[in-house]
Amino acid sequence: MDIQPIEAKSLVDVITKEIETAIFNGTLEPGAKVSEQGLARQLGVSRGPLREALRRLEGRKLIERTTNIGARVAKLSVDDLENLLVIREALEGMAARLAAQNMTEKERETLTALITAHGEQESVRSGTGYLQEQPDFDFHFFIIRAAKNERLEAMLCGELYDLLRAYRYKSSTLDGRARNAFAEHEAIVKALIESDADAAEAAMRLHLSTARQHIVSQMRAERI
Amino acid sequence: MDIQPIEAKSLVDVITKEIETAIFNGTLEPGAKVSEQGLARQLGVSRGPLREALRRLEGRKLIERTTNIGARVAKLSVDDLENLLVIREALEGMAARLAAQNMTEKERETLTALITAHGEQESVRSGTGYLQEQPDFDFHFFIIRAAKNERLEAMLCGELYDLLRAYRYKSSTLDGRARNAFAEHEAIVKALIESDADAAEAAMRLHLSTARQHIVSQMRAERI
DNA sequence: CCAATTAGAAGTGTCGACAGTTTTCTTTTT
DNA sequence: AAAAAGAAAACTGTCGACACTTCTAATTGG
Repeated sequence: MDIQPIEAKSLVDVITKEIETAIFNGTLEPGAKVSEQGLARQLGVSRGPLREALRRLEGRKLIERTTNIGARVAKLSVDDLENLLVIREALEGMAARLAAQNMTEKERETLTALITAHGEQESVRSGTGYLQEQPDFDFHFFIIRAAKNERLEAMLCGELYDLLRAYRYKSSTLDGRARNAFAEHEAIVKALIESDADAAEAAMRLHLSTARQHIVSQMRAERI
Repeated sequence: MDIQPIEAKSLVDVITKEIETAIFNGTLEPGAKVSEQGLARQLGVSRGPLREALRRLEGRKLIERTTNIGARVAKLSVDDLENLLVIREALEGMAARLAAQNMTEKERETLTALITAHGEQESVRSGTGYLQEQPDFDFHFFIIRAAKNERLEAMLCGELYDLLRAYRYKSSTLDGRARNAFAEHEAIVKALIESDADAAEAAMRLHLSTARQHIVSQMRAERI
């Protein structure tokens, strides 16, 4: 395990994390009002650091704030979700392209091992099951990291996935779509191994576009 | 002119804007330390709202902050600029694609008028001149807005352009590349008018990719 | 009984003060 | 004279208090 230098953590950092996770696990629902006094008392801190944490999250668009009125958890409509997923498509498609160009030989090997492991899962082979969430994330994150563009990585793994997580939607790979999703993953890997940038971007886009359509139609059906 | 509802502005909003412009016009250079006490005294405000403004900018990655040490204006290397321009390529390419699909008839007319006006500039026709900055921005912003994806618009017109502006680089369209840049614009418009999404995205990507290469090589040459 | 008005309560905006940490500079030791 | 140790200055982190705005609800007038 890597040894990491100890960093001094300020209260603001702790509070930020606390609010983040509250948003991601649904304790703080989208659109819910966040009372400074209430939350400060609840967390046992004063309003100062709490306000700073809220400001930071405001900059990240997870919190919306109206002067003299207060802070709310960002309201996320299905339309907005769709917009975000389209953005993800563009960015992760580009990530796949860059990965095809910049991947190291070792990374290609690791990726092959990763996809082989997935393929051996019984649930995937039978087609009745689902791709588990963590392996699916691993797959996408791995490619993003292989693109060797730190900004892009920060945007996708940080901001964008944070926002998307706030929606708490069921990933469409968790929904009987596993066999198709796996085939799509295989196509992406094939293009990456062959260093075919165009094909890699196209395959990733197709994969995410399909997932997007499933997610959106499913959510629209749920929330009528 | 549109009538807009008056919004209460808090000190934090004012301070944020103040720091933003200081970064964009170079008063606060990238990497420069920002002293809370100093800036607070200079602006005639207390440290509280100033800290909140810094936190917000931290969330937007314009300010970097280390606990107990202080805040710095984000350091922007040429590599990082290149990374950002690649991201812009992906996003604005997608914007062009969406614009081709979602543009209204009226928008198509406006766009045609816009490009015709550019073409009649003597400086462009002779090829010796340059595309002025504002019209160039107008062109790009117009397409982004026509994509009808608010998130994408916010990202490109807001966050990303903010960050890019912090670099204060000379847009490559300002540098004798006007004739080529104009031809590239024309290709984009043609695809948009014909509702050819693939062509629109490809043309926009090509345009931005060429610009990126010019900008980066120019900056590397300047900063040896 | 309903609508408008107006105190009261609750909440956000801003500030100054104090505690703890980092930096700087002086002093001491080798 | 250079390096290490220690003291002082400067800065950031956190807090509680007060001013002002918004929301609530009781009161008054139609």
